[in-house]
Amino acid sequence: MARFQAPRGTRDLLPIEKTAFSRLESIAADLAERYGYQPIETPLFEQSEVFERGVGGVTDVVEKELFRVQAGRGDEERERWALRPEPTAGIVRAYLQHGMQTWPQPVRLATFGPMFRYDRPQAGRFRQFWQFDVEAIGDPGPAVDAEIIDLARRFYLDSGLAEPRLLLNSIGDAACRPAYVADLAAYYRRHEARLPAIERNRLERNPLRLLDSKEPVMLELNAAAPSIGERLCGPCAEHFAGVTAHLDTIGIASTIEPRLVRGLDYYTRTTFEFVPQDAHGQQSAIGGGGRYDGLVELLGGRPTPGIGFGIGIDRLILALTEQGVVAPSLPHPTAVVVGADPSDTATRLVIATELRAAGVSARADLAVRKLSRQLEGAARDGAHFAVICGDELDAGQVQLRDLEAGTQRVVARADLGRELLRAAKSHRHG
RNA sequence: GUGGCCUUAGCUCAAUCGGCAGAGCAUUGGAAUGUGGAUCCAAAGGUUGCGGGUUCGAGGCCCGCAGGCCACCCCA
Repeated sequence: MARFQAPRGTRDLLPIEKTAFSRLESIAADLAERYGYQPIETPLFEQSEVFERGVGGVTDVVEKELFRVQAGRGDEERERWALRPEPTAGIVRAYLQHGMQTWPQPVRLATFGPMFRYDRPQAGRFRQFWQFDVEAIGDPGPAVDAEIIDLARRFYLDSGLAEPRLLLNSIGDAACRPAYVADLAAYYRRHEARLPAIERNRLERNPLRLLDSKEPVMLELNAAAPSIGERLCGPCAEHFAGVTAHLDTIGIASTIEPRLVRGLDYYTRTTFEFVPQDAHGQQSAIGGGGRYDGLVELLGGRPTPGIGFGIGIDRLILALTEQGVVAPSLPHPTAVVVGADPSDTATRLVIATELRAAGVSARADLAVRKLSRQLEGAARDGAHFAVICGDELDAGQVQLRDLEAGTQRVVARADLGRELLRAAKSHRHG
């Protein structure tokens, strides 16, 4: 056992895993650009208040899971910082700080990076996890909700995932949700004697969460509980109808899930979540989001609507693995430069440098070991070619060996770069 | 934060009732001094997660801690 280990809930992305991550990051960047979402990157930490106000002070994410940062000597810093548990609050902070209200609305932004929550780790749940995140700030209409959902779905499909299930709900707004929550709480209080202890606690903190309970007694109670769908105010109901209509128009199927309650305070109206078709286990949500029409105001701006989603990259990779989507292979050099004289590492280095200058992906075998070992290393590295340096170099030539075909020929050192570029190109196309 | 199961070499796992810590794969070297993923031989690799206890003797039993997994909680 190594003396030092990655902190609990974090992990090292080894080359094969980092390659899979990079592939998804690249797909995300392409997709954002194709949809007209501009890249942005905000700090990994913010003043704690950004999250306390934005995400909500009584949420678990802020109350229990915030990674608070201790910096400097403590006494000289009046500000308190925290690692970001989610990307939206920081992006909205940037929106206000840089006056994006004066940009054409909505402002469409996309980012990709790590988030931090001090949670108890589990499969699919980490203290540092990655999200691909997209936000559209400044458009109140239901069409942009559909656009965002379409973008999210497209990302899953482009990554190779089978069509995921879309769970959709509306949780109302400041006009209708408080009354609904009060009715809901009153309903449960009438049955308080039957509530398990944990549910009584939830009743005080967040009555909406009772709808999502896994307690057997609750299934019966929930069936008779008032439903948000029939309590939406006129504008919210109209908005939700607009979202489903737009989704229908662009051919995206969804499941209305009245119990879909999200854990961050800033959500209003539309909330949604994606789950893999073959989902099992509790950490099954591979992404979710919703509308946050009150968030900009919470952070000190004029009332401004917004909507966004975050996709959990770690969980998406788990889902892809379960579905048998092949992981991308490690990158490998086109050529490895080996030599007949084990100790002559300098010649190998020079030839490899020439090849790189010519644009060829090449590495030299720099170990002092005999030729057969060098060739073995080249083959195991997945290189297509080995460049063998020997006595032929006196005549300005090397052996160019095709490791896949098992053939080789003599090539002039001066032509080597061109030859390899041409061969690598035809190999890719063939 | 709560409960359950687990932790032996880089990886996957053995080790009878408490009695000399092992194998396969991977790594390195040799067989083979200028020709590769095969084969054979060998080497190297360990505070058995950490700390304490019981015992003549602990990888195996007891206690604590850490980490992983599972469920809860929460969420991506």
